[in-house]
Amino acid sequence: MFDKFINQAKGEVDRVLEEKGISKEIVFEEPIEEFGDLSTPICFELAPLMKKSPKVLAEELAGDMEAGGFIREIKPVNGYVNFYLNYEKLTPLLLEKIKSEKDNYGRGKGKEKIILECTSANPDGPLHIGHARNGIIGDTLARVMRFAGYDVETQYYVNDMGKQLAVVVWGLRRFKIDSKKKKDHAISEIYVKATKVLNENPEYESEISGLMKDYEQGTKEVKSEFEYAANYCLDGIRETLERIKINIDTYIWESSFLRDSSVSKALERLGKTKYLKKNDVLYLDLSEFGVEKELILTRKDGTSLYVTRDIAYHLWKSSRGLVVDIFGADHKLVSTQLSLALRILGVKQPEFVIYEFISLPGGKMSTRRGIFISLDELLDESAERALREVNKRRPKLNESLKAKIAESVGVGAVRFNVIKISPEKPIIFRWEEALDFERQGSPFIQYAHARACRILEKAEIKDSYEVPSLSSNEKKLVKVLSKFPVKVSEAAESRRPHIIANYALELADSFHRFYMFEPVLKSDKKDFRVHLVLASKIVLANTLSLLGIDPLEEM
RNA sequence: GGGCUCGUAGCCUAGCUAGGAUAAGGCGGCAGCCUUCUAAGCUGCAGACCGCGGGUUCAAAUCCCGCCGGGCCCGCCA
Repeated sequence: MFDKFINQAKGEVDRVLEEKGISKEIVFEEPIEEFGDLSTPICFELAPLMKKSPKVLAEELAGDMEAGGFIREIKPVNGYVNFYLNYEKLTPLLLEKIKSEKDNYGRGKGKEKIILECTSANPDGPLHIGHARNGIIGDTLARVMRFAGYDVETQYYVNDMGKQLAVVVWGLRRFKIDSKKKKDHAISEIYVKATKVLNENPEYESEISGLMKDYEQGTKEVKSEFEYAANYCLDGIRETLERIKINIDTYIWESSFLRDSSVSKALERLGKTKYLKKNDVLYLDLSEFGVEKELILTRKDGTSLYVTRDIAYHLWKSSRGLVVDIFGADHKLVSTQLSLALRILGVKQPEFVIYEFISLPGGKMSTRRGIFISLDELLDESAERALREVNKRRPKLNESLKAKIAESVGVGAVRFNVIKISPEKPIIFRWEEALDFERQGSPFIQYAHARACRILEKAEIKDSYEVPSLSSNEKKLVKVLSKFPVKVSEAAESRRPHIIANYALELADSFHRFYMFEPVLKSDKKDFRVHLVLASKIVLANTLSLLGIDPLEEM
């Protein structure tokens, strides 16, 4: 309902300006508390045009405006026009809306189909914390967009045609796999061992390229070896994804685009444009679009390259919906080239969410050299740490409930610590930070939800209640609750899921403060406050589910 | 060498796309709050010339230019 308040304020400014024959885009901001709930600095911009000081102008404009609807009051202060929310009016409507819509509060509908590619880690080892950033951003965005009304399908692109998998296959022929290990970790072990032998004996390199060629041609035995290796690894990866609640709708194998001849069809289509050129190889000349680096599409022997297959994959995706790709920063150039290739073919271009790398204090991670922190380790450590906290705080709880809480808190903390940081920010991973359940982290939000649940357990929810005049803590909470739908569409439209993480903190913060200062059960405003708690619980749960974090009932 | 990106208190982050009022939080530090709905909570104090220099503007953390520092990309690899 906050959006309605904004629209009413906008309408009022528009109306008054129109009377003066002015039409302008109005920008609002949320000021600090003493200046109301919404504010516009429009008069600073108009002042030179109208030849009046902003202060006088603000007074004039505010004088012509009328409060009403969700606007209680309009006040000019130092050139700003400030709007005050009518809490008496908004509060009961909002609480009823949330109570009746429940987990649909804030939901949008009727938006387009989205094909969202994320995670897509090579099947040569377990997911490490860098892949986790990709998957968590992708999964959270998928949840947010789905809630905002998009029809989202998430896809994991399996790179089965890379050299890495060939090395694994080669390694599997030489070394015995450790069947006691988690499958993706066992594959990683083979990969690291094989890489080492190959580095020491360069003469084996030809065997690798031989394997790759055989797989590309689809030689039966080799094909099943590759598929076995990739699936073996993916089994392990899937287990981890399930644990951290990253949902993949479809797994798409890179080789399938070669086998069904989409790759050659894509090359054919590109051949009909003026951009496809040939010397020893086929390549795209994108200099017209400001990309000087030509994009090479085939080897001298005519076989396709990774990008060629990726173009075919994107053509297929584009035919099914709007494409959104979650890519690491190293893919920036490729993503531009890919996008241009699609543009040349007259296909709707994909959108990219680019995130910076997570590195270790000592430098980059490397699956090949076995230098990485796996997501499994991180989740284990996090859950273990959470269990220690539960034991400390709730020693008498039964063990299975303790374990359940610890797992939810541990997974939630990992997801939250990643998603709360804007994707363009590089991260240096440090154990102390990753495992520190900071005050304003996911336990903080889960705890707010748990607190709300415990109050509701003990309270009777009456059908009717009187809305009293609100304290500032209550107002703040009501306002934050009313902003949830605005934040959802903001996060979905800008494809920036970390907006929801920030909102979650703001909401939990408002709730904890309310909890501290406004007793519910022993208050003469009890009936109202119980409803406020109910609404808070619903919105907290909705927010947590967008973040992929369990809304715990107790902890 | 060319291109992209990040730089906000001792440490970590929000705000930057659409420039506006005292730069908002957390960690760490100091001082407090549990016979009252779970203290994974709350309150107070100290701590920032928003990397540096210029420009545009009535107004710049935010836009533009230059510089410095970190990261990434520029394969007939994936």
